[in-house]
Amino acid sequence: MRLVAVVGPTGTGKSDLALNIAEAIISRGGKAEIINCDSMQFYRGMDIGTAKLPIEDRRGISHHMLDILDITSESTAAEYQAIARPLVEKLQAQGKTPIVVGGSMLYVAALLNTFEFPARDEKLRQRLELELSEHGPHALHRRLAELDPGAASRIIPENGRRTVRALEVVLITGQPFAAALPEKTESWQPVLEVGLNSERSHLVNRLQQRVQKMWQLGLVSETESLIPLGIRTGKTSSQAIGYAQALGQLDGRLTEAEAIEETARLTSRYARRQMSWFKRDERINWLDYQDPESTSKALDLVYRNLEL
RNA sequence: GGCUCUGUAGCUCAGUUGGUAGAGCGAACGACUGAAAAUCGUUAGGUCACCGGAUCGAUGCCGGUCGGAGCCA
Repeated sequence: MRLVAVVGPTGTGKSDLALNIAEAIISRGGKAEIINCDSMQFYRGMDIGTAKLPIEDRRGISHHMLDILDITSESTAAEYQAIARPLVEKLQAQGKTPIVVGGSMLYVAALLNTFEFPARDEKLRQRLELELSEHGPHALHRRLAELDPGAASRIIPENGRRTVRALEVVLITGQPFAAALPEKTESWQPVLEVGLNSERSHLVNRLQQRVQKMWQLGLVSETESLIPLGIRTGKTSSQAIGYAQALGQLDGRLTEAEAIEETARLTSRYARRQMSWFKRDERINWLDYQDPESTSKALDLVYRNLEL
């Protein structure tokens, strides 16, 4: 096994643990590099709000998949998979251990699991989305039920987004769409997964403080500087938690206190969704970030499982 | 001090011409195959401010108490 992944909800110290793991591997004569798997850290210029590790804090370890997109480009899990997998293989061929770090659930799955994305058709998608906004999700869902009853039964009629994607796939491929996660996750290749988490109430508190700090560090002015670059229109980047609220503050729609409060709220809700996804990945070795032994436990797992 | 309005779920507020209540947000839980920091579902929360009265029956009507807002002096 020559692949490590550090996953879990935001704000649990994944980046730091990944660096510790990398250093531990190096101290044993191995080589290690880090691959980011946080969908918002792809964006150039989005640093404070994504808690991106500044270069001076990277301890000389190479980081990949950071700052690879302009704020106006769309990011997708399928593209990530297409880029990250060859990267993993390349590093491994060089005798390096890639350490994947991030909390973007679908992206982690796309990289680590046997996971094939069915085709996409931008024009068809646009037509379906138009239909969704005109007729609502139920009409589309009825159509899906005719074409692919199996998929329809697994997608709640209210969920327009997923119905659109299922219809898109069925119309392009003529094949039924699974519309459900596999019972058992199949690994793309053997991987040591380490998960970081703690009691929810503690994490919520911690996230609240982290958001506070982002404001102190200047998230609002960072956001302001991204306006001319198009943060308002970026399909993916404009959805980043914190940036949307900072824009609200800049527009006078929110007071600073409201912007901070809303950001903290959305962040902890996001953390919950991350957990509800990661929970089902039985490969994950969960550690409590409050446990002072957590780092040494993680290193222990590394020493026992990896070929160094 | 006088007049008017007001007190319903953690928050913002609907509502019941008298038959013990709802929505949005939040919370807890969950789903998830090319936007996933997305999209969506389920559930739990309420002696309807308090005390008394008339009524078969009050959150709703009457009286009072306490709290909030506004106007007048």
